[in-house]
Amino acid sequence: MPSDAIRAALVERLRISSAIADKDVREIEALPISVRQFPAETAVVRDGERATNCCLIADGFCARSKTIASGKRQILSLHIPGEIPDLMSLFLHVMDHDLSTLTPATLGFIKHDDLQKLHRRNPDLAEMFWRDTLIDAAMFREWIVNVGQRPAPARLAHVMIELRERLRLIGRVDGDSFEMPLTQEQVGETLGITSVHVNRVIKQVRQDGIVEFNRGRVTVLDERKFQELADFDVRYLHQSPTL
DNA sequence: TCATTAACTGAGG
DNA sequence: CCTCAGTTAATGA
Repeated sequence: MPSDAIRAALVERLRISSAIADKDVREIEALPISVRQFPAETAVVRDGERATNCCLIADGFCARSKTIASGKRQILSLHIPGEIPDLMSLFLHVMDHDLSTLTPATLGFIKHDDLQKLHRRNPDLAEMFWRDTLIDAAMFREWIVNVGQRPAPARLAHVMIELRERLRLIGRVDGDSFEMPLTQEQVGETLGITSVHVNRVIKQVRQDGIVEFNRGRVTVLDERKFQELADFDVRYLHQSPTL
């Protein structure tokens, strides 16, 4: 994938969450980006490492996670094309968590130096990246509530709907279905339950005629029941900059 | 390798 | 007694 297409993915997403001016688009288009391919389940930046680049997802799915002493991994967030999952490393240089691919992925790397300079000469773009980071924090708050308080079926449904609403912004929802290319093991690490239990929960919601999860794809069977189960309020994603 | 299911266990309401 | 969820193990795709 050419790096132009990668920049386009970023611009496209920023355009939706924060009205972006043409001159700012040109600034982003001028950023040097080096592109690399990664296999599935590969660390991009590890906990404790000093980051010198930010990583823009061009294609594929990534996750941020932390691993505890026993070896168990908690997935903290899922990331889709057009996002910069480690934007925080621009100011917090030493990583406090891992960033890994979930699927094979194409990633673009932007030097901290270049992003810093961009921030300094263009406050509008700096504000946009700041806004992005605040939304990231809002998603973490919702994630804590989800994993800490909701019953497992609601937890699953909530993560699914959040992913769907984010995929919708980049035009990757196809009618009543969308990609969620995670194994049941990875879903378990996302929800804080075992993969065996993930399987039971998936079976349950399928039998209840709510949602189907098959080979990395979610298909909604009953939108009303799905929303009700998930207890989902789209507000925390702050998708519309004007409201 | 990943998904599925059963059987058993225990916590907690 | 019921629901939820972890463990273990067997089996299938």
